[in-house]
Amino acid sequence: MPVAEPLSRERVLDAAMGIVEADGIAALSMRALAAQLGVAVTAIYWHVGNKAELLAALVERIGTDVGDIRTTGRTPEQRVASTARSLLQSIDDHGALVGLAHQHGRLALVFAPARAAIAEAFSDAGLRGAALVDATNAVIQVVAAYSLTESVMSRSPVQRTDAVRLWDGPPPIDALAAKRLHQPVDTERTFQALLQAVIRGLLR
Amino acid sequence: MPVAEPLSRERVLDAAMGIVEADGIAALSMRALAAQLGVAVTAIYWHVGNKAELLAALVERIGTDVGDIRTTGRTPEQRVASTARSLLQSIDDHGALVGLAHQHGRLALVFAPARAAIAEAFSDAGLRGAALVDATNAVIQVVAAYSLTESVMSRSPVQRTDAVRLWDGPPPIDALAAKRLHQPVDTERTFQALLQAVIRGLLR
DNA sequence: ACCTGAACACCGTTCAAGT
DNA sequence: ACCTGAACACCGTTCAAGT
Repeated sequence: MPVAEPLSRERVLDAAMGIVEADGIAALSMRALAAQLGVAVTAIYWHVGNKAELLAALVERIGTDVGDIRTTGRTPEQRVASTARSLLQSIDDHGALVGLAHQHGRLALVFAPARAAIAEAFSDAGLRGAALVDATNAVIQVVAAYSLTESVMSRSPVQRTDAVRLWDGPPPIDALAAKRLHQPVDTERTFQALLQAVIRGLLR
Repeated sequence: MPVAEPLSRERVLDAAMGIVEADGIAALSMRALAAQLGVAVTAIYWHVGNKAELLAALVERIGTDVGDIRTTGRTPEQRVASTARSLLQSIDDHGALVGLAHQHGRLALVFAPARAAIAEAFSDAGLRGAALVDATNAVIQVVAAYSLTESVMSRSPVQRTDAVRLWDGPPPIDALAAKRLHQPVDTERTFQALLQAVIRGLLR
């Protein structure tokens, strides 16, 4: 039988990452972590300080895991859109970890590779200086919007999709639009529409 | 001296709302709530069931509080932009409560009044049907992006604004843009740029 | 240097008991 | 119908004690 591997900061973080990915952040308690590692709860404190430091260390690990992005397409427009979609997919695949990064104000870490790729694409499209920066940050903001509302929301325990009444009397807009506005938002469609509008608007 | 008012669901929710607004969601424990009300912890359970139901009830209250929006401006473009900014201000003023609504998947409740106002403005601009719905949802998505990244983020305990390296070698974009991209994002500026780009892109 | 066990001050929740 | 107090199973964290 194998000799028991000694406890280390690496092993603690690996186990913590495993619990978060498997059962969510709520399942990550110091006691559960200790049980997983077959060790006394207090042993963990020697390696990672306390729970806040443990979470912070986990967040710093996320960048490399989640930031793995693919950029495709011939035109700059296509490359911006494909990068945004790739980032969104990656965020979706690592929901709990991204939520953790969000809570620690470290979303920039997750978005960095995509930011670089999008800046390059906009540069290819002829944007320079402040206009390039604004365009890049705007697209990232759009992806953040979608990932933080839709994907994070759909992972939350409670799910409420019933619509909210928008007008008391007859809607002051056309009937078809009014009907659709009262149905649940098709977030995927909205994301596509928003992304296209932003890219169009940013490239004049 | 006044006779002690009997405990009621209303009084429990009022006290809970007070704690959340004063000290944040983390400060809202059943025991703290009981202490605030001068009552045994278990008395609360008779009126609100449990903590999950209490939070859900709080979220349903938020709509009316946060959704109070002002729309100004002559042109439809101005009215869309002013509504978005007014919503953003309101979200900023009720950070903890909006965070609560977010966790319960009930952001739609908070956004409803602004959604109606924006739909009217876009309708005035000539949009109809699916295009009107897409435009309305897209603008709401933008406000959600900004409020959930910037305002909610800036309220989180940990604050990290140091930049993340985007390229290992020389940046493949112009020097000014590269320098700016490595500085902390001016989220207010990005919000304005994004909002303008979206409105432009959506109105052809 | 690394790990354990007891202890402390917190949680949310249940339940029998009171009025 | 409404409220209390004791109790249970959880938390994160500290600290003296072991090797």
